[in-house]
Amino acid sequence: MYRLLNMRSIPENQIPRETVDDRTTKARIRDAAIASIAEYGINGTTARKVAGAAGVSPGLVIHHFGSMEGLRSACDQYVANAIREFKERTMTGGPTLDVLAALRDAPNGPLMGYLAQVLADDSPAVAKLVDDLVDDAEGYIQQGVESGLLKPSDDPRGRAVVLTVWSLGALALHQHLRRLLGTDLTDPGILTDPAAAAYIAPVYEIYGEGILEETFAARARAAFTDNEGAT
Amino acid sequence: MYRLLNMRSIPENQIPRETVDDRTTKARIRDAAIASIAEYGINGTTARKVAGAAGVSPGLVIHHFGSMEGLRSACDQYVANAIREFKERTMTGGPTLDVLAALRDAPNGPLMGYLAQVLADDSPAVAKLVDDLVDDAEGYIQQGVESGLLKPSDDPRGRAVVLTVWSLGALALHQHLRRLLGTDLTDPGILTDPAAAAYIAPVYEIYGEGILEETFAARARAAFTDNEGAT
DNA sequence: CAATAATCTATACATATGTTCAGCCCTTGT
DNA sequence: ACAAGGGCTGAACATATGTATAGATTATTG
Repeated sequence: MYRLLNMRSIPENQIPRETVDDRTTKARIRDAAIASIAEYGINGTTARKVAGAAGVSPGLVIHHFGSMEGLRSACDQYVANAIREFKERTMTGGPTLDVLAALRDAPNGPLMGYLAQVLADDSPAVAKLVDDLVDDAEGYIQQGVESGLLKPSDDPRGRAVVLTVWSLGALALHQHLRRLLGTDLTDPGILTDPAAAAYIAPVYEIYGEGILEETFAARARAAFTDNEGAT
Repeated sequence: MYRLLNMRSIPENQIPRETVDDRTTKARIRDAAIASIAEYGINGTTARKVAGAAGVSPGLVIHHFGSMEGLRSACDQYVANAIREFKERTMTGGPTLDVLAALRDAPNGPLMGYLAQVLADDSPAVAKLVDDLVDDAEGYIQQGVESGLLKPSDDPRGRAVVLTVWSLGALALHQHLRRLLGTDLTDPGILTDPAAAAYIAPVYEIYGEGILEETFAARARAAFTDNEGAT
């Protein structure tokens, strides 16, 4: 019934690199798992649900990925690679400030939803991805500083970490943002969504001006460098 | 063995308000559940594990809370109330900018860890708590503006939402922050931890100065108000 | 075309988990 | 002291889930 075409001409078990042809049954199972995790979360995603969504038997997902943990790992790595490739492809034209600005118009369906779900409980692949995103952000921010767009920082690395974690944290808490502002960061077509302004406008206001008045900022900085806890 | 004292003189089933005496077996089960969720997550917390940690039988947790979902709901409400009470108690002395600054020195053990775990998958109680935290932040920020500490905003509500979600998102992604900066936001004694500066210093730098150079900020604002998508 | 190997299904098994239930024990009120 | 009622236990039940296995099916290869 669901056996339309079976490109077994490619013995994919012997292919070391993924991301070449990819639309075998194994890939369909992985895509179904990614979509399920993006929609129902990791714990709402069972072997039988994935099998049903992919139109295969439950045993086949184990046959292909060894275990559910293997499937999870494969999804993590696939999504991480997809995000990296997308960034490489779009980041060529000028630096952007945060991660979401780079991934916002990703047409890759549930990628953002998947990332939002797995950011909370860290797998090794997700940790690696976050580390890479921070590294990339640090590079792009440095470019921005050198080209006069961004202010220099006393702690470039720390600032890159904070900005990246803020962006990813907002993605992880997208349900709250959607409830509070009407902006859904996991929406693939968020670039053309006017509701995104409710989130982006305050973000750029903070990025542009900060929130502290100069006198208070100087005082807070002095209090911070000298001592702490002085009310 | 674990039945040291049993204050059954208080028929707690008929007491509408919790947070009065509280250290009955039911309270111990709830606390064990909160600690377990804070450490192992929601899905790593089973009825038997909670029962074992509380020193009771698995059936008793169901007897007291009806179901595991009831236990989860009770934990959500208890933590939300504890956070609200702690804020009320400490917020009297001057406004603070973000949520974490208010909750940072909460001595209530695994409260922050619990919040970090449940922020991702929203329950009604958590959604209500986040809404309240945003409302509080909006009020405190307004006080800060009126007293000259904080800059005014074109969108006070939106700015409060963004700042709150950023703070909570950083809490939800605390493992990444700990890996990247060595700062553990769920650590109860974070106020005295010098490693916290690795996170707080960049935060206050951004809060104080922003990150955009004035010329670029003005240009971005103009491009944003006029149009969008222009590179 | 036959052999072979891989894909895939259907079923079964083991385990974990939520939940229920019959009954014991202990405290409390009379 | 005695009855009573609820806290509490231990075991059992139903279900869901991950995983293994035997066999059927299908495509590829010599």
